[in-house]
Amino acid sequence: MSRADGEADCVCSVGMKFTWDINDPKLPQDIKQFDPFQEWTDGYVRFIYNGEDKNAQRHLSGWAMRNTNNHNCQILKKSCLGVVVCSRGCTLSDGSRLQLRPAICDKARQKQQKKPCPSCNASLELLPCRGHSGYPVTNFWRVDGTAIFFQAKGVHDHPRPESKSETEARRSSVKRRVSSPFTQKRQCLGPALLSCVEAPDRLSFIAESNFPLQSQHYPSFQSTEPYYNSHNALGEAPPTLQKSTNPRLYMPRPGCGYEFPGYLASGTYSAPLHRDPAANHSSDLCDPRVAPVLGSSSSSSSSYDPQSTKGWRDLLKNAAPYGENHYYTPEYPCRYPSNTPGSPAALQTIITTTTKVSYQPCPKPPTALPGYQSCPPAKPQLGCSSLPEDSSSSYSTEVKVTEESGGVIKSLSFQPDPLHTKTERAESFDYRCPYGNTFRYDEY
DNA sequence: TCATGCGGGTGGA
DNA sequence: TCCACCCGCATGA
Repeated sequence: MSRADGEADCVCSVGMKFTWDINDPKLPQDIKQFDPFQEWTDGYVRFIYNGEDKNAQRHLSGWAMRNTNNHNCQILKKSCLGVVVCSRGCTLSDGSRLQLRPAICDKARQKQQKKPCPSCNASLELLPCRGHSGYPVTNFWRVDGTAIFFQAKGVHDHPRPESKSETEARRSSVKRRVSSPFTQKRQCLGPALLSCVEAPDRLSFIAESNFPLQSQHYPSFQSTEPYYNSHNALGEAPPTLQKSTNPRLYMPRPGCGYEFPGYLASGTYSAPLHRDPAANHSSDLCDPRVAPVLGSSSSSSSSYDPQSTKGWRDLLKNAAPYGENHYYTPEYPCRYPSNTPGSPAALQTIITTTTKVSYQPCPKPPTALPGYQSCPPAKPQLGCSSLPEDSSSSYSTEVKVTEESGGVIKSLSFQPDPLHTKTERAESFDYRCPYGNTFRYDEY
């Protein structure tokens, strides 16, 4: 946290130090240093993980990512499913919300959505991810040599769901409770706890501060990589808790990436993160801080239809001198749910890159590689051991489920992001254009 | 039961 | 050709 002052040209990850794309026929080989595993990647980021990293081998993500067939056996592609929320957006007494992790399995997800909101019995709604030019955020995994290359494209425009580890922990907790003789006497432990609900196994209990206030935490970068902490560098305190009456308007904070010069420039992302649809956001949506690259992009971005690929490509071509096929856009997703009246769904501000790199249809990866098919079973390394040193900056809601005997049998900390409670942001990045040239963002 | 990965296939751009 | 997405299947926890 305290580093990076004056390190304006730093990059935030090992993966960002190199100029590569997941589709490159040849990936960087001389990897001497690996990135620590990032559970909550967000933005157009790249990481290079150690091939022995169990989490990387399992292609773990905090987001609910499902496998997407890209007809490339070398590159595993996953797309984000979004988050399941209450269709009413009900708010609990403490302002917390339900943000369930969508089931990865299609059938399970359909089943999941048929369940009522455990809080208000309203229907559940899947808030799809459209953070990548109107499409779900995609993650790419590729094993090459001893490294596992990770590339993410898109910025999640929805709250974080319950993490996989939390889901698993809760499930095991529920199982234990179900098998417990005290199952019938669950206790409600405080106003925010929803243990007295019908479907506790599907309950994600996330404080309101969860999404907007989450911030990526890259503890290892502090010691291994130059890394810029925009907040600290600017002497800013972490974003304060913001209350909102609508849980479904989110201006997500980008991850450690090079995709948000606007955010990078602003030094903080706290202001536009969580919005009330009733309010007039036009100015915020077109906030020049979000789109400094294009300068007067407000009009462009505000009229931009994220579904119109041609539109944003043209926009980018005009705006970004980065190459024929390298698009750089201030478009950034601030999604209005479809059922929000008058929702300007098209108002997005995304900075996205599209690389057009041809790659040869690959033969099967050599068996020597830590291949995708043979991931050794391992317990997810949740990184909980590396909790932020400043616990005061994390907003957590601890849920303790107790047996009647009074013994705590399970303590689930629905901490939005135990690893990422501090805001850190790369102030510099480089990215390889499809044609081999590189541009950098050093000044943000 | 569900997560995960693979692969065939379709449709749009 | 690329991409998103659907589907079924297999495997393992």
